[in-house]
Amino acid sequence: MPRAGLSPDAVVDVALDLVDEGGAGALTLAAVAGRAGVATPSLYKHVRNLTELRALVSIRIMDEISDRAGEAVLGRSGDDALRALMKAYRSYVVDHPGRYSAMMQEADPGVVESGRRRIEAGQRLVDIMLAALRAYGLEGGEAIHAARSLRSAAHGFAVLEAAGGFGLPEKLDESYELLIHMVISGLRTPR
Amino acid sequence: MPRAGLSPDAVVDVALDLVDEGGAGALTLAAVAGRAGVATPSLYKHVRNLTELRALVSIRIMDEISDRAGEAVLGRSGDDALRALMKAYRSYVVDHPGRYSAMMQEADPGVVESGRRRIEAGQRLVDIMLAALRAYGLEGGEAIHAARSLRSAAHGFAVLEAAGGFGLPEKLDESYELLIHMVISGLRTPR
DNA sequence: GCTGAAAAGCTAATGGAGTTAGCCGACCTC
DNA sequence: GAGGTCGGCTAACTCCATTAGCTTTTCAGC
Repeated sequence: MPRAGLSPDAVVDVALDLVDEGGAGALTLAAVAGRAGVATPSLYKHVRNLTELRALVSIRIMDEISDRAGEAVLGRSGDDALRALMKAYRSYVVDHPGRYSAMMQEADPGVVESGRRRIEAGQRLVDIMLAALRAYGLEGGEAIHAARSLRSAAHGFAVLEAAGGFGLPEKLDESYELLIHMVISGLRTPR
Repeated sequence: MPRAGLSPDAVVDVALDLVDEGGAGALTLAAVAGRAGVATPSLYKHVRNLTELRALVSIRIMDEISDRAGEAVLGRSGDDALRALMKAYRSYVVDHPGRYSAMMQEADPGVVESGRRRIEAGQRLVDIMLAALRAYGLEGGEAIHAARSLRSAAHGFAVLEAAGGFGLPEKLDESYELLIHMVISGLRTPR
């Protein structure tokens, strides 16, 4: 009986495939094991339990989003950077709606633990947002408020789109353009 | 053996209590039955299955949010109405974070059905938003884009807050004020 | 190359959740 | 008061996560 050659990363790879195909609900240990060609209990050699696997999946997804966002922002600043960041964010959801919904469900309050690595992954995205906001010259706390608002806008649209919460799929680009415009003009307009 | 006097509505009442106390993950048929003083299979006399119960819970929650939003908008218009609407929306999440997260998880793509009633509940909130936007004199499609953006902003902030996605709980009010400002100034500023 | 320990797999077994089938008593209507 | 419907129950099944304990592969070091 040759070994399957699994690893924590390989298990997450399989989990991502499942989530791509069937949404967050399709992620079960039994399904992962089946696809990996292994008996279910074998997964416990690589992952502590289902909760940890979900956390690892979320971390991977957040990292992927941060990668896209970071790349989009490179070489840009101001409105241009912000617009590119938000578009990159949404593009991830359009490409991988199942993954985005899987990242959601994990963020259930009550599952507060999940470790440092998870917080780091979120922080990285926040840092990218703060960098994109740098050109606006926000003072201390104002930058935090701006990053939170930016995140809320991008995330809110993403959740609704990933869940099919908008009626017609058409014209979603235009709706998103307005949302981007709101963020930018809100930063440009004094309160 | 006297009857428990259950009904679909009563089952949803119990489900909401569980969700208030333990988040979305606490909603199981076994828990509902236990709290209602009934054996688990008895619930199937009132509800088709767990999926339907989740849908009913989501509908109830959306209705509650719409009630608050509708009341907040009464007698107001323009920026005043928009601000009141967004604040009312967030106040629901602050009061019932568990309920809000329960509404989320149900919106998994793949569970597309859930029936007409669910769509109606969402439409009602959209109508309230459209009414609040009336004073801005938006033409046709523009109103839809505005409502979507408004919804994305409020929903995104709500999700993050309900999931504990923001670091410090302090100053969240200020962050939300900025988000409201973005929405309003985005509507006031020509593109 | 041999040996032995660690890593990675397996089977068996447990417990909890959802769901179905089929039974029976309570309640209401006539 | 009789009969039917409705709401509850128990028993049984499936699927899933998880644990325990065993076996086999792999590989480092002699």
